[in-house]
Amino acid sequence: MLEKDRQELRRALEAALLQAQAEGKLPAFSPPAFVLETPKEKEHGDLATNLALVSAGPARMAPRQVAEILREYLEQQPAVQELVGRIEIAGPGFINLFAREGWLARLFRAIETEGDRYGHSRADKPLRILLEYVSANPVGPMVVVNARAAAVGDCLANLYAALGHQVEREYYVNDAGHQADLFAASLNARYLQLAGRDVPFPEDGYPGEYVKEIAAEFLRSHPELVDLPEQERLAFFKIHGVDRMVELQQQELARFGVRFDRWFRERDLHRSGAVEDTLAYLRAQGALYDREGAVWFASTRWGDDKDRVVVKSDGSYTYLAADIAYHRDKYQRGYDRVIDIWGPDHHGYIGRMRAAVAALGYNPASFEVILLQLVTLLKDGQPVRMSKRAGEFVTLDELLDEVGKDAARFFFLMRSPSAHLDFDLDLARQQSEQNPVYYVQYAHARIASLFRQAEAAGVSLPRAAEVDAELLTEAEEVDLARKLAAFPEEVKLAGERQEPHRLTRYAMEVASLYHSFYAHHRILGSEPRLQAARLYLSHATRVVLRNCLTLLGVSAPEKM
RNA sequence: GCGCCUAUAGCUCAGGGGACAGAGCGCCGGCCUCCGGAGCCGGGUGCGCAGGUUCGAAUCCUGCUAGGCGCACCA
Repeated sequence: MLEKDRQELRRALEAALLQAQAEGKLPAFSPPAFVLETPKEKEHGDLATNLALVSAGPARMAPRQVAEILREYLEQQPAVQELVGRIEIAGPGFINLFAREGWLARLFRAIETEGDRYGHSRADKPLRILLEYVSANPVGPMVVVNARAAAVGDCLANLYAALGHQVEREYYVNDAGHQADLFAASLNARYLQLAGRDVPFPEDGYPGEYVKEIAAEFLRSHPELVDLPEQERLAFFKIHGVDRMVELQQQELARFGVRFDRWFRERDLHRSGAVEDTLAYLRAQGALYDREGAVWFASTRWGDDKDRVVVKSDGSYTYLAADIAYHRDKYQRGYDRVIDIWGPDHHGYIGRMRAAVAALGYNPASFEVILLQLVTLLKDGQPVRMSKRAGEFVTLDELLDEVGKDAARFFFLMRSPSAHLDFDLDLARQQSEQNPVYYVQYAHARIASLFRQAEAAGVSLPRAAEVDAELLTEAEEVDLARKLAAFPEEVKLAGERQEPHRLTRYAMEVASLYHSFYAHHRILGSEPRLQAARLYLSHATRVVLRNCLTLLGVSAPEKM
């Protein structure tokens, strides 16, 4: 059943309930929440609803009796008469709808018309959404958990856009804090050491090899820094060293196919006075107070566990102070929803940030945090220790060298964001030929190959209107077509629930159904009208696979 | 101590209060005159424990057990 049919039938169900109540066949109660979905078993129809089940309680009637009454009124609905061939009541009281003949032809026409937009939809209320993710400190390369955040954030942004929202992708660069100072000091030490000076490496510095490499670059391009006073040289590295690191991070992410609309610099917040302004605003609202030489944000008034320091007793700002200013900046830009993807170690931070949003006068419900669980990387069956401070980690670049962009992205998106992810490097490398991503891509390449064959034989893809879709009656054909019809519903669910892993699973299901169809039925060389119909089914599969993979950020190859 | 997350097949994980609990991997066995065998077909074991709510619970509630994480004038 097509997605727009589902929407219409949903309204028809609501109308049927209201009419039954108006005519006294059902008692008055407010319409309950119900689902109208594509059932798992095709014996349960093309769409199934639990409306009678959930109405039974408030109606104080037996579910099947409610279902019978609803069926009577459903049959009078124009949408039902147009789209539904048969209504069954089954099990405890499900109402199962079977599509009328002709639905598949309409599906083909929809796919032809919508093309690479098939699966997309128009939100009832299009929102301006700001999605911030990755936002790793600019003190080292992208590591695996950043890669997961990049894959998830990118996919979610794609999903929001596909649902008709206006979405912007943003990366917050913490280039003004303590970590940036440490990075500058590390760079400074390496620079001087490379210049032949015997200077100690800072105790808390970043020991990675990449620091030496960047230091070497600066020694070549700016040899004169050796003669600068220490403070000036450190200031130089804090700006230009961090900038260089950001460039390298951008290159790494670009290789991963992830790009941002904006790289927001914390540095700019301080320069523009936004932090002071924000604190002044909060002060004017009575949200700040002084205690023991520090300035506190009374976040408990907005539900936080305890009040938080924003200006330390030494006069410097806490990280939170800048972050509040940052989020104020976001809201001033006019977004309807502000969504951050954070690591699980930041969950204690949500309360204070939401309190800040509220204290700033914005609706705290519009601020949303997706907590992305960590990745455990396994190598030789052992967890790989990943610590920037110890200088041991697996970078995004290394991961891409090992498993490639498509496999990495697909793997990161196979799990729910809230689920911990085990990523066995050896397994991913050794079993790459049996990776789900290859299985899906293979289905796409296979269809592309099919059409190359067809082309060579002088057979071209027919217009959807010329296809006799009713010829597709084999189980494998019908199962595949039903799955293709469910794509827009899947996209909607994945986006609304912020669960990109639904798409990877869906892609695997489509690929599996296509492979099965392909193995059981001859396409080229069958009776011409059947051949045309099967070619169109193949084409439709190709469109859905491509659109799905595009949302995931995975390529859909013509050949492998 | 307080709070959050998790517990489903040998392993890694899906499961929107519903109709017989699924997938991938691994394991075993079949299938290549023929559109790509990176494929197809078949094979089996499971909801941590105990209560409760409900017509109906893997799903919601309570308690317990076992893991993980967080509770900074760090970022």
